[in-house]
Amino acid sequence: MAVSDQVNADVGNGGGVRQRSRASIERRILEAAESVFAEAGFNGATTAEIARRAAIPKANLHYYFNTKEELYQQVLTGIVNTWLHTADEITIDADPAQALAHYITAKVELARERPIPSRVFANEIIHGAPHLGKYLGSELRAWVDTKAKVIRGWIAAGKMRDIDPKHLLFMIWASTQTYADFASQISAVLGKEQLSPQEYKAVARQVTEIILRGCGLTPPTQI
Amino acid sequence: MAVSDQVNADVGNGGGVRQRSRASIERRILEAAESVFAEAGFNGATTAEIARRAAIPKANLHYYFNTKEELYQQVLTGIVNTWLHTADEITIDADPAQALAHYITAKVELARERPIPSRVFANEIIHGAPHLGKYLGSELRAWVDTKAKVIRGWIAAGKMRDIDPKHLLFMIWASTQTYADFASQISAVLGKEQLSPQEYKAVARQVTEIILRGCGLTPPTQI
DNA sequence: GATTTTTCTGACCGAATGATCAAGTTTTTT
DNA sequence: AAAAAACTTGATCATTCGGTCAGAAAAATC
Repeated sequence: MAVSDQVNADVGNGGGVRQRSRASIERRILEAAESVFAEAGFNGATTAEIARRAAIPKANLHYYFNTKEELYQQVLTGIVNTWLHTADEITIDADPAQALAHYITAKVELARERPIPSRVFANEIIHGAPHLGKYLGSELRAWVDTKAKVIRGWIAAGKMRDIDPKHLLFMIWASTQTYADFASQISAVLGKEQLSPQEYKAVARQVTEIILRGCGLTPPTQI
Repeated sequence: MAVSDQVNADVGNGGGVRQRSRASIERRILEAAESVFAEAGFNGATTAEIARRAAIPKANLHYYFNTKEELYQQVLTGIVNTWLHTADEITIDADPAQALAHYITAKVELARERPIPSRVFANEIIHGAPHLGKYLGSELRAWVDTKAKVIRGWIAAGKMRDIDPKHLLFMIWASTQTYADFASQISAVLGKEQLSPQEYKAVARQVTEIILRGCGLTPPTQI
């Protein structure tokens, strides 16, 4: 976006073919980068391979993104923005069982539908988050503080057992994202290439049941 | 071990200074490799950095381990062997609540005491386990089948709720190992360099409580 | 249609990396 | 103490990687 703005700032065509094509090629590059970063990590990923998957010469890739670092940052930013609003239903007025069930279900569905960005993010965290800068300690931390306060409100209102909200969130993250991040292990152990949509639903149901009962809540009736 | 056998096969000194020093230097190299692989992944790790941390010239490292791949394999094998016997208490005759509580507690303690190998393993899995060969689909799969059968026995005996044993194991793995693999995220979100032993105990207690209650079990009284 | 701007690309470069090797030194064996 | 085996190491090599550059091609602007 920033690059696009800068380069096309003086083009007075009001978002014509030029800008559309630039946006589309940048999207193609970012998609290719996403998959390469997921498979090989930042260090293992090569700009040559990203260019190959985007079907452009490497020099052309460096025309759109100056450095590999810049490309990685954009991929990470995209992932993070996607994740920021996944728990909007966790509010003080919501029913805890319903809200948590929805959150867990949504997270499992995300693990099924978009496992690749999840892996890029997980890889970054495992290696100590060297490229995420202060994001974890500022924005994500504030997000968690907000949600934790909501859950503490539920507990104070006697709606659920007294548990540590933040570690509950960590447990939900772990239990759901494991189906994206560690998919290869799960596939191998279960002896199947990939889980069916039905199996993902069963996973969501079981994780929800265990977490909710663990919090002293009654899981909402399944449809 | 294989390298050591081969090189020292004809030395008839019955495990003297020579072999002791070889074992010790190999251990030092493996420890250095473990930390470098954990921080940078297989691709990002450099033999030069491993040699530096082991305080030997790079050429000498290649005397003990021919290739980086061989070094990585030994690190992975070591981790895997460490993990094989962590759930020995999960047997058909055991009390489910006690056995699962012990397993979860042991896993959290392992996450605290040995996070580095956990990260090497996690990194390998995230990238599709390209260096683990058939291990996941054979040995680990058989291990999970065995434990799943035990848990199904518990369920059949009416000792706990009817849940899918394998996905329960995945959930336990995820919820415990997240404290090793994603430590940087947890630290940043909680705003503390690292968790205290007391906090790890609280984590183990809460994860145990949620999982056990989720399985319709009563957590054993804490000491 | 000429000029300017943007996009594209093959060729290339310096740095880093995994691995090798030959020439040493030390230890063990005889 | 001579010979053999094991160990150490600086120097070096081929390859790969991220990134650059000059100039061609295409598109937009005048």
